[in-house]
Amino acid sequence: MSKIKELSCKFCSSLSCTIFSEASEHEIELLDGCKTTNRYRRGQVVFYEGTPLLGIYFIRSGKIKLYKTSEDGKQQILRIAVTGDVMGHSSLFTNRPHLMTAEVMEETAICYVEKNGFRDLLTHNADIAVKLLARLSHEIISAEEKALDLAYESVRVRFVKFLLTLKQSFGVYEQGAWRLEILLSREEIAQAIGATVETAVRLMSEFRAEGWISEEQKRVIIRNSEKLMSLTESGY
Amino acid sequence: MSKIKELSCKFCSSLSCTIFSEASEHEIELLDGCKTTNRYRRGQVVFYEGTPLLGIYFIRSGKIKLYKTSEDGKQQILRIAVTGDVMGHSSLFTNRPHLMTAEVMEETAICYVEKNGFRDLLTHNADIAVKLLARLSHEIISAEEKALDLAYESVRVRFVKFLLTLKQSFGVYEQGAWRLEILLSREEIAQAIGATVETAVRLMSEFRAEGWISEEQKRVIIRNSEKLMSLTESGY
DNA sequence: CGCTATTTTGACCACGTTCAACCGCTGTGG
DNA sequence: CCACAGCGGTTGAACGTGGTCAAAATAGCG
Repeated sequence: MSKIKELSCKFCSSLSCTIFSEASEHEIELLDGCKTTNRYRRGQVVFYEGTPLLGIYFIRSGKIKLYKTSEDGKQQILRIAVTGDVMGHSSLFTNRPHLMTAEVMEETAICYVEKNGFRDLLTHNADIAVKLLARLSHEIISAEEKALDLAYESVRVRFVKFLLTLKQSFGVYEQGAWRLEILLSREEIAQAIGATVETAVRLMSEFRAEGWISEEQKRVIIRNSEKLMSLTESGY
Repeated sequence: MSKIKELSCKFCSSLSCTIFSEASEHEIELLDGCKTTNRYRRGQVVFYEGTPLLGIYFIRSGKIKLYKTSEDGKQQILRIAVTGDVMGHSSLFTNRPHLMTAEVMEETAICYVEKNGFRDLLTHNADIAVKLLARLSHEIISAEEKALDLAYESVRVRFVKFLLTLKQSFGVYEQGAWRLEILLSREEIAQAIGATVETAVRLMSEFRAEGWISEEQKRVIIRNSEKLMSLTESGY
């Protein structure tokens, strides 16, 4: 990681999609005082599961996968954080170590705020606290949704749902198809849907053969998203 | 449900284990002004998944199962709420309907606070907001833990882990064994571990035969919790 | 160009589901 | 009073999804 030239949060291009979107001039100044900004490259780890939590991270740009590791070393990707997202907040108020590992997937710029500084900011500004509450709530919703899927849906359906959420976050529409602007290995796909690499490969092959999807320069193209949507309903 | 005699939160026996444990006299008075208390019996539903969220619920006593229902009607028990727990808070800040159903398992007393009243309370008292943030964080932790288990652990291990969390919440030690002070049908066990009734039955039978557990008046007794703990590690 | 990591395919196996039948208990109506 | 339906629990047998293991093809990289 490398430090980059500091810039007031006031001028940050991604301010509008953060929890500080409605913060006052004064609060922004406080934030400027305690933040540092860093750049990371693919493969670098921002923090490891189990290590003590020192502060909170705000993503300015890039893509970061957040995953948990089971006792026997298997990894489960919980979400892929992007611009405007927060990381490390779920442990901030529990005095517990980090509960997942954050690994950079694509050139990323992250702002870091030391935890006490952020806590001060919170206690003086309930609006930010409420914004954070909303973020946490959304995370709970999706975590529980994920649990429900893992319990009752087939791998196939989970795979389809994953493709569709990717479309929502990273989809670019061109020539009647959705190009997913994100680089994923088969292993990462497997870890995201809770399956083995082999089944991820098989699903990709099958869906490619059926013509629902295709691949160009290692990126997935969704060719028939209606079909995919119908697959999530029919169960099979 | 039936309304019960109102009592100031100041004198509530479960105040100490709620998010208001450190609230000021003044805040407690505000709370008194906007809360109503109700009693529910087994089988009654406090709120349904999908219905609009009107307020937030604080449990004074009793046991309530919170579950989500999949499209094809299967239910997944996410947690069992007890004294001091909050319900409905995860949707409070997202303007979304309830994302789960709350069904009473045992005679329960619940305090209800209308959402605007609660929001006001929050914005004027960051301490309460931070307490709530901590609760939400804990919920995220366990939801993600659950997802990891569902993805990579066998039903057997999930079953054992479930027994052990029950022991933590409802266990009473007597005569060298842990009596679980909670009434659960096989179906409820199945819904909690993400399995079918049949497998829940089979696991219960097997564990009974092995002597790890037993049953008395429809309640589970854990006879060998060390053995159970070792089972979670060995994987099988 | 060789070496390693990733992807792909095939064969086999097992865990857990599904389906079906049966038991014991409780409540209900003729 | 007994018959019978209904529900929760229990067990057995068969099936299928998805994991495991092994081996080959391909891509990436010094």
